[in-house]
Amino acid sequence: MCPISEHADNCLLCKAKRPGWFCNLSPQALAEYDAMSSHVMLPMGSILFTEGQPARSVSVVCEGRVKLTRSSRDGKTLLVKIAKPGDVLGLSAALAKTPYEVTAQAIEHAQIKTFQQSDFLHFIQRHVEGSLHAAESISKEYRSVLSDACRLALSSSIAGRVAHLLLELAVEGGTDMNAQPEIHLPFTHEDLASMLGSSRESVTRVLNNFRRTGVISIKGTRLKILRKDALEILL
Amino acid sequence: MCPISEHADNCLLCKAKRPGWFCNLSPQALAEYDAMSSHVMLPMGSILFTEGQPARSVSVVCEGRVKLTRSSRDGKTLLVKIAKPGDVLGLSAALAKTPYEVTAQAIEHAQIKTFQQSDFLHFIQRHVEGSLHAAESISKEYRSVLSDACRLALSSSIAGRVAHLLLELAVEGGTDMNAQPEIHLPFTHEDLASMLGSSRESVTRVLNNFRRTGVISIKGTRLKILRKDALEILL
DNA sequence: ATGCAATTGTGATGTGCGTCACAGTTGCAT
DNA sequence: ATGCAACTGTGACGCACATCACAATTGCAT
Repeated sequence: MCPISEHADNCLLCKAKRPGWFCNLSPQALAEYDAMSSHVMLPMGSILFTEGQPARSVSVVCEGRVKLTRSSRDGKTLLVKIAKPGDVLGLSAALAKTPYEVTAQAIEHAQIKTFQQSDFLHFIQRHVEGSLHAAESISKEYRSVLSDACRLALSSSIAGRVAHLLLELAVEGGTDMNAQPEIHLPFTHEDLASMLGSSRESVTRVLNNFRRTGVISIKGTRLKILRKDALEILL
Repeated sequence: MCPISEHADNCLLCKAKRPGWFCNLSPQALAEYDAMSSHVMLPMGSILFTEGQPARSVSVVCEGRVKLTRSSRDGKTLLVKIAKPGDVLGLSAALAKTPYEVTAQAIEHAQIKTFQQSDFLHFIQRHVEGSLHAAESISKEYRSVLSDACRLALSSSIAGRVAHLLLELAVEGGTDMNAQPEIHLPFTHEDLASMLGSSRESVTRVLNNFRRTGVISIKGTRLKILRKDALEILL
């Protein structure tokens, strides 16, 4: 049973540990919501949608991670976000009634719950709670992308951008920022470079520099920030 | 009289030529909306709010332009957007219930319509049309900032970024893209540099280069794109 | 006109980092 | 074990651009 409202325990949103998304609806709205959704499996590597495509669906990630990217003509790619369970895909396209603005690719075996865009829009037109959730969601996306833009524009040095990103990931990760936060970094240097608008080699060098100077430590996919202050002065 | 719904002609939103924002509401909702708003004059240069401040209001620009910026510790500034009549300020802060994420400063004598944040939130909780409008608005902001981020991350050369920005401004300006679009450019090179994460001198050089090679022409604040193709290959 | 501030133009200089090239490493599949 | 692919590490090199310094132009106030 979902801890928030009283619907059955087959709600993948609740299993997804981020029940905020349309789970605390009135039972009646919830029933409607469940009825119009369909459940889709995405094998690893499969592409859910591509930037520029007309948007026809809205989806919620239930399991696995989905990479959102945007590419330029000459093959460079910006990694916009790694969507995790509870994140919504295709929302801004639906609300602004425009084509998808990013490409979504499952980087793990993933499960999603999807809605026909028209059904979704119709739903939020009839349930304020729904449209408020939607508005709140993209607000957060907006802020996150704005931070990205600032990182790209304002930290001139690559070291600064890496520092900024690490601190942001640490806050987001929710570990205690006053101690030495530990981050789960499921990214290759290539990925990081793609988030930072930089090159793989530069990221490698900066990270090693940080490690050698005792600012961070890395064990496999766990990264620990040893000297937060050192990162902060680089911003 | 507002051409869209039947409220009195003192609606500054309608005068603001962007009546989409909460003007096509039911007459009853509209009355409520008008009642809770207050009208504020902003002298040129005055600051409406500052990044990091707790957000207490939502405003709609009626006249004049408002500069939205975000700064880094060392004094660099990213120009996020120039808000024009019809644009909304403080919306994402209200919806995400977070502090203001940018600083808003009137760069001309401006008039705005403002709401207490709590009033505004209460209003959209009771009127779906309102929350849908809100959702649509930040969706557009989101897409715009995403484009900015891409420009910053993907176009390695400054020339590429300038080209990208000019084309974007041209599309936004709504002139015929098949001919030679003319853009109103009310920005100093300093402003442009601040949007592009670059330096004033570089912008000057690129712009002059474009001019000398017959790609653009500039007369005062009007810029005409003579060879769109030349700009496009720089992306 | 005349002065002053803001904006724009342009050279010279140094450097950060993108790019290329290749060498280690890791980890997964069989 | 063994091979292969993906990832990481590191040197060398060159150039685009930030920075500095100052000159020229514009525009606005009086």
